[in-house]
Amino acid sequence: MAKIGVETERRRALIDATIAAIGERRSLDVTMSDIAGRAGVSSALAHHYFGGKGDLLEATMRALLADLSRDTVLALRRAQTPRARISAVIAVNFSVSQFRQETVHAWLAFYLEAQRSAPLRRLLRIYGYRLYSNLMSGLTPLMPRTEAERMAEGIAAMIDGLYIRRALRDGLPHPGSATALVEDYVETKLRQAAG
Amino acid sequence: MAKIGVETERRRALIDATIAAIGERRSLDVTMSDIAGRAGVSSALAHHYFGGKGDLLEATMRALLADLSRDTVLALRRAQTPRARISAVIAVNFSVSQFRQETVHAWLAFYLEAQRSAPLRRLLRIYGYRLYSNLMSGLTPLMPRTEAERMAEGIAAMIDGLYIRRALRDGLPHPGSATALVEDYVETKLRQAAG
Amino acid sequence: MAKIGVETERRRALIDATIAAIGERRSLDVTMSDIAGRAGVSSALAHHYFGGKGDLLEATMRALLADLSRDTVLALRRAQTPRARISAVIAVNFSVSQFRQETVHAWLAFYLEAQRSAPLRRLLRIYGYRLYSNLMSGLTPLMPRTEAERMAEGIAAMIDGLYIRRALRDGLPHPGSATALVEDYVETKLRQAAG
Amino acid sequence: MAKIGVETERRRALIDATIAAIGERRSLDVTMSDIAGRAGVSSALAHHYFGGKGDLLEATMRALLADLSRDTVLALRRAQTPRARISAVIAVNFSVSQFRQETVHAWLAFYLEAQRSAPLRRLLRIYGYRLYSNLMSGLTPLMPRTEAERMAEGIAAMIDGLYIRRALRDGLPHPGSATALVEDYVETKLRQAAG
DNA sequence: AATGAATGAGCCTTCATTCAT
DNA sequence: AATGAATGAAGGCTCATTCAT
Repeated sequence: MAKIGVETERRRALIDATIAAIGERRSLDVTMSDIAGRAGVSSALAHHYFGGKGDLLEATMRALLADLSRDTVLALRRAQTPRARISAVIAVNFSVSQFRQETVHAWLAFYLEAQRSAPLRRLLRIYGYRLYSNLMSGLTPLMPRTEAERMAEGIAAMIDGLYIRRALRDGLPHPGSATALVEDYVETKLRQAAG
Repeated sequence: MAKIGVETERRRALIDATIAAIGERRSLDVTMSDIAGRAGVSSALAHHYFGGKGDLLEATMRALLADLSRDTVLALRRAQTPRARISAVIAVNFSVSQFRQETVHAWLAFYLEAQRSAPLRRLLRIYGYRLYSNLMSGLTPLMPRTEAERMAEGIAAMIDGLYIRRALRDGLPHPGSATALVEDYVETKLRQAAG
Repeated sequence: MAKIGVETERRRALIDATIAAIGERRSLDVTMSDIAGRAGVSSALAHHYFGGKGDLLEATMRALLADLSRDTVLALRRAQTPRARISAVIAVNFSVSQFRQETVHAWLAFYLEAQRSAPLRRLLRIYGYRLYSNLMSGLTPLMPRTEAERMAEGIAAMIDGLYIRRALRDGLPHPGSATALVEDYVETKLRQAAG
Repeated sequence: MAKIGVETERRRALIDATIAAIGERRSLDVTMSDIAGRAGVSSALAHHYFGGKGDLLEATMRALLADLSRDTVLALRRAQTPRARISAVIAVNFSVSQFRQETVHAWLAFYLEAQRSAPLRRLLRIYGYRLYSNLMSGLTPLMPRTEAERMAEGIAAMIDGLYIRRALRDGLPHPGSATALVEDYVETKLRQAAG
């Protein structure tokens, strides 16, 4: 097994440390020293590898997105029907790895920061677009396009809203109940459309 | 008629300035000097009146909550039926004054900050509870309690989620489409419950 | 006697401290902390009053220029003949207050920095122009314009060169010998022109 | 023919890179990384070869001096009379290779740095002494020693002063006009001495 | 011979906060 | 009541330098 390069290793460690720091501090207002300390390196090294705080944050957001993306692709691959695709997307967003306090806090923090940072905003746009199109790929076979669009928007809003609530009330809602809530919304709407 | 005290006037000016500053900066990361400057006073005076930055932020959040609360009370007073009460609550959250970019940004910023500040967290709890119970007062007459609870949670999540989306995509969704989305959710569920 | 404002006082103290620091360190490579320390204040205050290091340096250069300008005006006022005007300009540049090690070092340091800082460059342009036109006001009555121009340039170059030599060799040349050298140049040229 | 050692090659490349960096940055305030990068090597290698930044700067100054020295020797060799020796020395200082912006900036930067670095100061002393004695070798046959000493000092000051002016005003004075100015000084004085 | 990895020290700058007036 | 003056603490960033490989 080839040993991964030291640089790759350090970059990953720094990104993980960033997520951890944000998760614990519950805000992007973390210091480079804190992050570097968690990664077991000097803050100078963090600058050496990433250039600056902004770049490190961007890389972290990118990593978060990549994780979500990977999980989503895997989940969709296992979905055999349009209906299953919808559930897959929902499930991924509330999966254990995505719905961890730490991750949820990081997402929200990035949501806010994106309002000021163009690069972050761009990244979140990508995320929004993917979520939307993944949902649409499951919805359009089941209902008229207009209806599907509205529903995709509703589902997305619900997911985001549940993230907020998750962040605010420590521990609640559980991944399970969150999933159930969104699934119920989907189910009701589908039955209505079918009826 | 008693002239309102200078102090009251200054406090209000400082709180307004805080909201404005947060709205423009799109984050709680505003300086006392900036806020004081907008209010036309020295930063020392802001400390004199509020004690510290945290206290000023808390007072501001409280003012935001009071505004929402007042609007909600007024709207509910005009609602004649349970169904109308639900719509009233939704409408208030997407009303022109509440769904302004500035206000939305402030809400989200406070959401995040609340994770670290116990006083802010307490205030947001109150907000959450009020939203929930107001919704419940409209829902319980129309469906079983368990169903109502779940729905209240769903509506609340959707509202929060739409706030996020509003903050991210400048201008969208419109108050109108946001309202329609949530109303559609309610309507569908009610019809299902009735059917 | 009106007490001068605290701000004016502090600004002056900081500028003096800057000259002292540059003079001792013999370079513009001085720290804000060092400067502030010499002035007996915190570095934060230096920023408060001047905005940043660049601004403080610019203000200092401006003060240096103002001193030179004031001395020059006074000396010229006492000069009764064109010839005396020339000597006055030379004398001022090698006067005790201008030819102090400290001041000379500062001038040279600013000369170099001006190559990179547009504001400083602008200030030095002013200095150069004044020196030139002051010399010309003494030279043109005594010789053809072309000759006068060349001589003004020669005198100016000699003055600058003597500053360098003064900076390099601690203590030498004395103000006296420097003056004598330039005066000799002037005298020789004048005699030639007359002859 | 022995291939020149890699080390010699690298050292020369680093010194050239240092001059280039100083010339471009117009100050000694260049980083080892910048220099090393220009030379196509790692900054660690620069340390390996020179020990530290100070040593590299010293070596660079030495190289500059060697260039000037070589040019001077060549020019003096072609001078047949004392008068020609004087002109040769002047000409070299304003020759194309010496009066390049880059080189002029480097000289001035080193002038200043020499005030803090003993080794650099020593090097500049050597330069000053050589310039002086070269001038004297041309002047003493033509006038009394005291007169010659003063003139050598005047010429040297003028040359230095013209370097400053060259550095400040991009492009001016031309080598030609600079030479003419100094030559005119010399000529006037010689005629006076002769007369 | 050459380099990437890593760091400690230092600097500029910002900001909430205090205090005398 | 209100402010200007002043600061301590902290953070981001840079850079010369060292060291193992």
